[in-house]
Amino acid sequence: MNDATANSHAKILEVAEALYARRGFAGVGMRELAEAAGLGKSSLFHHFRSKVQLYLAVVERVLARVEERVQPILTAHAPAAERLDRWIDALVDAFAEQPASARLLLRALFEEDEFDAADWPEGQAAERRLANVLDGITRLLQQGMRAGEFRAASAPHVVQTLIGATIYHFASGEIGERLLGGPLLSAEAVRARKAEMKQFLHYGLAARPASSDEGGQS
Amino acid sequence: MNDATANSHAKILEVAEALYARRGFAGVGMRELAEAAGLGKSSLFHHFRSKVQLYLAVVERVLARVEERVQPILTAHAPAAERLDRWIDALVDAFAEQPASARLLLRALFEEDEFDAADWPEGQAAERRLANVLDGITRLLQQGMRAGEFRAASAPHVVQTLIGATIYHFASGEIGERLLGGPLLSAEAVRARKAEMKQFLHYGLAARPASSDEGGQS
DNA sequence: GTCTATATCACGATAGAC
DNA sequence: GTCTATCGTGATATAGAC
Repeated sequence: MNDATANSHAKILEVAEALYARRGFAGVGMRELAEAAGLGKSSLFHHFRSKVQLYLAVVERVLARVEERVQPILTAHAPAAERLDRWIDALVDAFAEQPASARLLLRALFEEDEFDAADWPEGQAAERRLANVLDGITRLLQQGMRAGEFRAASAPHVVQTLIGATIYHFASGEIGERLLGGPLLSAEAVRARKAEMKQFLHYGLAARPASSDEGGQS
Repeated sequence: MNDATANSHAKILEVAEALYARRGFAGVGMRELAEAAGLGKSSLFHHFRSKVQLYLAVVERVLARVEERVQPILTAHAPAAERLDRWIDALVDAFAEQPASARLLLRALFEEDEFDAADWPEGQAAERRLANVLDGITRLLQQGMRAGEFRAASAPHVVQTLIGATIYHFASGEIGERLLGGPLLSAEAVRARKAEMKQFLHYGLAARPASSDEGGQS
């Protein structure tokens, strides 16, 4: 693959990420996408055999960026609580620096039944990366619980909460900005979100002696 | 409006909710939708003037169900912590009993830029209901903080976390089921999610004396 | 590797019979 | 209130020149 081809690929993936994040798989046509990338529709089909393959390549690339940021933290020599803080920082950074990625990933979770991602190599790679990330953070939480750094809780449920709280926040757009009363992606807002999330988990997972009414359910 | 018309409306909204939740606004055609509802495409346009109006009517109906469940709790005579527990129970119940609604709402947050919801009465009603729900839970959290039941935190950030943790969980589908190792919507799984969320908030928001390292940021 | 031209099909929406 | 038929448009994808 020569430089010109590689550059076209990157450019296409870039504009496709932004468009798919805004209107989803079905909402973006190959014609519109080609024009936004600065070439003809047929040229697009030269680079990607089908719309599904292009879409999955975009998703895979986003997940690769996330995985690249968070996975190294898991094996650091540090207490689980400290690694968790750094993991949250890294995940937030990944979403904040590429504003389209949170929406794209959130949509991708649901659009998987418009086609079968397992039929395409890009889809298999994407699923593998997602599984790695989820598996890694689950193990980290379990390590912290076994070590007594965190209270006993369901690690998978905490992961669901952690992912939901992060990805929803950065995908929430106007709704989130109206609630917060300001921008979601400014440096200050990103810093604030990291601090709130880490503090919430610090309290929410802290090991402490049992009290009389803890875990009460209505 | 006679009974036949009302029944058609309800049936259409029902099948549209399921389809839009699965494939989104752009991914579902009026023809497919009409056939799923058991009538011809043109008959659909007799009940709803356009695809956008039908879609917004579906979203509005889902938000109405959520609002109906959670709003009465806000004004109950009970401590904020207890009302928060009941609010979480009600929100989870709303999503769990209508499995499509979490995905539909999550998608609706992003599909708002395929058209302008404010141009349609159904869209205005939906936005009003959403604002009511978010405003109500924000006030409840602020009441609890002022009363000293909760620690001082950013109420809007807690709302973002709470909404994200709930809606993402029930929209996560196969990903969530693989992580949890079981179904998401069984009575037992719903009960477990409620307990985990309430316990997490119980710890995460509990007022307590300041310790030396709380809120530490990396 | 990019283009024009085209094939085939589905889309949202409307007209008008019944 | 439901139907058939149709309009105009845009969808994904391919063929083949350059």
